[in-house]
Amino acid sequence: MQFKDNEAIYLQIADHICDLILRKEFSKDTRIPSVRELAVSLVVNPNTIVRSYAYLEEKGIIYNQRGIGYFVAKDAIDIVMKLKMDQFMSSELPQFFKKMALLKISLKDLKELYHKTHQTNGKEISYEAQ
Amino acid sequence: MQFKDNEAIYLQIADHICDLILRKEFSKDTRIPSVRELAVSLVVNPNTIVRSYAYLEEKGIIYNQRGIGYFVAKDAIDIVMKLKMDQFMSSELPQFFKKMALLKISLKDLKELYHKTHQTNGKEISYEAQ
Amino acid sequence: MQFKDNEAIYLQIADHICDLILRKEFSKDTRIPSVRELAVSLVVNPNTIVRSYAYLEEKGIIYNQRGIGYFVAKDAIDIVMKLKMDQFMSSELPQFFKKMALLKISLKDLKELYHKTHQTNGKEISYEAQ
Amino acid sequence: MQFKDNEAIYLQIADHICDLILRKEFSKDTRIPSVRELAVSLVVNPNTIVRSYAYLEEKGIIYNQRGIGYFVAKDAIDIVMKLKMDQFMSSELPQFFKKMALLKISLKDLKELYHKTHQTNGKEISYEAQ
DNA sequence: GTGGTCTAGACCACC
DNA sequence: GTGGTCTAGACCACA
Repeated sequence: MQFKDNEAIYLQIADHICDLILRKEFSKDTRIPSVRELAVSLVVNPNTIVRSYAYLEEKGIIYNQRGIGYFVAKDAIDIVMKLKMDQFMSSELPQFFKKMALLKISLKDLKELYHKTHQTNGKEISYEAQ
Repeated sequence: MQFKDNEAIYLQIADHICDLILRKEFSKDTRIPSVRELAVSLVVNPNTIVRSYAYLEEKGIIYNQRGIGYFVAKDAIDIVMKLKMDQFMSSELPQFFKKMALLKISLKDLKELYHKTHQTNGKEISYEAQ
Repeated sequence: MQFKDNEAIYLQIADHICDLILRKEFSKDTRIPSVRELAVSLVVNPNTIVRSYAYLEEKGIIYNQRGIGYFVAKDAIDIVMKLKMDQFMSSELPQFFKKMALLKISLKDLKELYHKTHQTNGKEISYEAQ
Repeated sequence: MQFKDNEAIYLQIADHICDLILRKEFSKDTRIPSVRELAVSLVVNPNTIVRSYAYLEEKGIIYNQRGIGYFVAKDAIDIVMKLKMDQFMSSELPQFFKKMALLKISLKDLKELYHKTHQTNGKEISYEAQ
């Protein structure tokens, strides 16, 4: 996994796990990889994983069974969707529209860009169809 | 001026100056406030302004006449637009589309949101018409 | 390390690191000293090192892994060479030729001076043969 | 006159006057422009000219007759030549050779560059023939 | 007056 | 431990 350096790694990892949950690669009550396993496979410091999991647990997306591991909460998908939707509507969308205005990009331009993106780059949105 | 916590103050100041340039409140070859003046008026340390100005100068948006002050470069608007456009096309737009897919927001939904925003919140985009 | 008075310390440090890279004392992906370490060993303020490193990172010569340190970029040598070559061809060389003309130094004179220098002072250019 | 921003303007002006002396456009005991005249014609602050003249006077290149103006010293040419030659031999030449080594530019390369420069850009060295 | 640089020391997020 | 940012205050060259 490649990390962007403008966002905290632990948040990128947490986000990635959310994605896997949304794509149903991790189902409810599934055990997710241990801190050590994931640290090894992602080549990051175990503390970083600890932080990711703590973040996800605090949001109620995963829960911990002591001595056993972390598991996907039963309403994980709903929580993740709600979190993302809230952030999108309250922050990302207005910022995006503001930026469009600044760059004088019309809704029509956006529509074209959208179609262009979804023709050439089918892989990125493949999980939409799953 | 209010500063957000999640972005460096010197970048927020630089960005704000870019906005003023785009809105033509600062024209080319206009002298912008001196480091000390702006530091006082924004209630930040002069060094923070120095950093903002160094950043803008490095991008070619402003230039320095020694002992006199900083001035808006003649092609400042083009540079600012290019910088923002590049960032938008390479990063913000793909991320936005990805998020749309994740949240199952269609282009049609987006269109509705767009129109809703631009009815209720005309002030925010008023400078578009200038 | 001794610093000249007529050039900013942070630039002298940056330049010195470039030299070390060119001489392959720092190879690609090598971790360079931490800000604090180098500040102690060069007896300068850590902020000064921060500036040197920010400068080098901005040029793409080094990159940062958060919480770990700075590393030499994989094409650092090319970038350093390009930067120095550009400056040489566009500025230093013309100035030098102009000065030669002014002092009425011919190409033949220069050749003699060159040979004289490279006999008596072999140490300075020893890394040329490496 | 265009000023480079990497060198103090007063030094650039002083240097320019030295050039004029070397080209014999200012002969010995000629009165050079008054501080005010030159400040107006170069569009700089009069204080800057004062500094240039002070610098030249301190070097013995010009002298002042109170209430009348500044005049070119009788051995101005010798002094200018000596100053420039000293600086060239002790500092610029070694630095230049060092840079050549660093950039792996041979004497042969230099020769070619020299000829190329002196074919295409005859104006710059025109005063050599005067 | 202008900006450029440096020091000293602090706080923060992150690994 | 790492770097990133900010403040406070100082000194300097320059216009």
